Amino acid sequence: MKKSTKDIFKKGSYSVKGSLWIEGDGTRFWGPGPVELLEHIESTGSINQAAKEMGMSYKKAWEIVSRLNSMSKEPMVVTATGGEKGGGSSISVAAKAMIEYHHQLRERFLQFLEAETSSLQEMI
Amino acid sequence: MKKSTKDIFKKGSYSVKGSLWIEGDGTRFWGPGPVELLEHIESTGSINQAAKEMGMSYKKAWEIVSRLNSMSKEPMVVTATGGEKGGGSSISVAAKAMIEYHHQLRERFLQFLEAETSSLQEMI
DNA sequence: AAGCGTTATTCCCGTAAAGATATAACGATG
DNA sequence: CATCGTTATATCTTTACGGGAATAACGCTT
Repeated sequence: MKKSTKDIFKKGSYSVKGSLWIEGDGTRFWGPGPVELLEHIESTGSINQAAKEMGMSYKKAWEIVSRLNSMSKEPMVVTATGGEKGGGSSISVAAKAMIEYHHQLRERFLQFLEAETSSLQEMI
Repeated sequence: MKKSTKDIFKKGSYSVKGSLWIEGDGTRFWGPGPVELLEHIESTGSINQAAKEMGMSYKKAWEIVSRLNSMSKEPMVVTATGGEKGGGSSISVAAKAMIEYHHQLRERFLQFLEAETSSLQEMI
């Protein structure tokens, strides 16, 4: 009798997981992290506050924004220094479109993972 | 007019990428790395040589093997110390079944990524 | 009994990634 | 023109991870 996954796992608590991103020039640049950051920037109007809400250092947040802007045709985040409230940031229309696209992509990916997980569960 | 991905990317050299693994008890344990390692162990009969062929340290290879064995119902790699050639390792029938399953899973995942990439290309 | 190549395990070190800190520039407001 | 909170950037520290060396055990061969 041929071995199957039935004979392999200890319990039934296994699942297929994964991560997804968009790559350009060999480097990741769109992924769950950036998307979430952009959404926080949109709601707070500030890279600084967005970073704080996510428990992320400002430096890292800024690096993400910088990479996002430099790898896109038009800026995803438009920033302003000085001014009434000391400055601030907002996300572009293109960024909103990208967020929307990424959510849909992620949804399809989650369906893929769930389907694979349940077919794995059947085998166990 | 609503913005689309057409307006976002610099060039057309973007692609959807990702990684996939099987998780148990919250920790990854099956993935491309372990699979490749097992295949090398199978062909060389030695954890040591397998690690060398993959440019990986013996320590890391051993850690992978150890985690693989401890998280599975039955051992994936059966090892022997001492003996004619100083010892050696071979992979179990269950390991072969798991390799086969993982290859198929990976194939389906690659198809998913390619489909998403080409539909992304259409938008750019 | 000595030699061999492997498994098994521990310990130290170098590097790379991330975090924390510091500081300058900015521009509206009062 | 001083104040304020933010962006922008450099620098230093800390942490995490993997590599490499070192060592022991093992069991067949000679």
